[in-house]
Amino acid sequence: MGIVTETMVAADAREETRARIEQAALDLFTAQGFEAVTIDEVADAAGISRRTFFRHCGTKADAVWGQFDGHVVRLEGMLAAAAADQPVLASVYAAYVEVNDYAPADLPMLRQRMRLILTEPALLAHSQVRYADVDRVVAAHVARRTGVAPDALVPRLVATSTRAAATTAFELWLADGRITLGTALHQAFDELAAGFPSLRLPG
Amino acid sequence: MGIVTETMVAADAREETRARIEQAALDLFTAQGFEAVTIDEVADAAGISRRTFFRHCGTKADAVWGQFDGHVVRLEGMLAAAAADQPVLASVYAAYVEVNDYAPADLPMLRQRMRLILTEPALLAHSQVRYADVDRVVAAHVARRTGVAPDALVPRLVATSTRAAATTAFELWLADGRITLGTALHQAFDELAAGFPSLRLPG
DNA sequence: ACCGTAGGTGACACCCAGTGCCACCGGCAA
DNA sequence: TTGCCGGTGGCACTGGGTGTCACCTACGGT
Repeated sequence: MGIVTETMVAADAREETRARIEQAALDLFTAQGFEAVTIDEVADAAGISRRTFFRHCGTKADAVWGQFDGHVVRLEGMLAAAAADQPVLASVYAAYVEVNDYAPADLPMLRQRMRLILTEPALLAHSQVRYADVDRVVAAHVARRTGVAPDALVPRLVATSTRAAATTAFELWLADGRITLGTALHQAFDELAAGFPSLRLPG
Repeated sequence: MGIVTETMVAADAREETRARIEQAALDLFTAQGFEAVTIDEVADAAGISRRTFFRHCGTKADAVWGQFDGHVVRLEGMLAAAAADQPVLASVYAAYVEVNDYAPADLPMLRQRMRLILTEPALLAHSQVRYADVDRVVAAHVARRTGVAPDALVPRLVATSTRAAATTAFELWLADGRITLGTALHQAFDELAAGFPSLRLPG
């Protein structure tokens, strides 16, 4: 029991330190640009050494991405818990909406993160690596539900295109201050799931 | 006239040097892995200096990506030349198929490139930056044809999801030695354009 | 034939991200 | 007190990428 408590405390302290570093990094990156800020400057701002920065954040990009792993795990859990009678596409849809249902207090920092990720080339590049994890999880879910291999066309395609829809929704939300993230996700998924109905309207 | 000829010759020689460097890089990366090979080794293999490598290829990743800019330009041209009475999605579909219609002689090198790009994390990351250019071109086309802003939902979504379909087709083609790249593209696009009909078959 | 120029090249110095290693310091248990 | 252990900082090193300078070569003009 004592061990558990101590472990939790240590983990919390570690989280807190990491959060402090990330906040310092986000502020500096936002103010001066991702490439223009060196790790030394971030470390100085966070009151730690350069070496400690890397121990906590791994890479410069990870300082912006933060605990994205947790998102993937949560998404995986939601997909696993999806009702079996729900259409596959609907379950992916719902999981994406739910995993991106942020508390209002978290939205400003999310905006800050996403603006950097979608603006800075180095971070945009890094996103592909993160997305690959998401795609694997979604493709595995689709494969399980449809009884085909995870690396077959449909599971892969559903994974990549739904994720494309989600990122598009993020871009829209970021560019347009009025639209809700949930609304943007719904619009994008509805459009995708129906085969782009709004393109057929004029013709 | 003389100037034009000289310029062309110089450009050709430059292309040739670049092609030689790229081939040396591809071979080394394929044999030993992207990260395990240093620029010095590539430069040595190509018979040039480290500095000259960067002058010709820009970055390590660009040595693998090669003349991708040309692809984007060609895609843009095809979209611009698409028949006005053709459905928008069909024009994007056709352009993607056409721009990826490689000569049989080019297929081995394409396989080599794509295997690296889809396998090596650093190259996968870089792909997002290249894809962004493609997406911009496609989104602009869709926006022009539908009369909405290029950064609106539908143009962006069409761009990202069709590109997702194309990359999925590439993955399939790479993993399965029997399927044609064109066939894979057709399958992916048909599935996407119809709103994933094969998911609806069982239900 | 001579000279000036421009482009390609190589060598060098530098910046910065990322890693391995070691030494230190704090707390905690025996 | 002693020994251990996790976090930390310092240091050195690798490797990608860039700026700068000197050189050399090929070409055009005189």
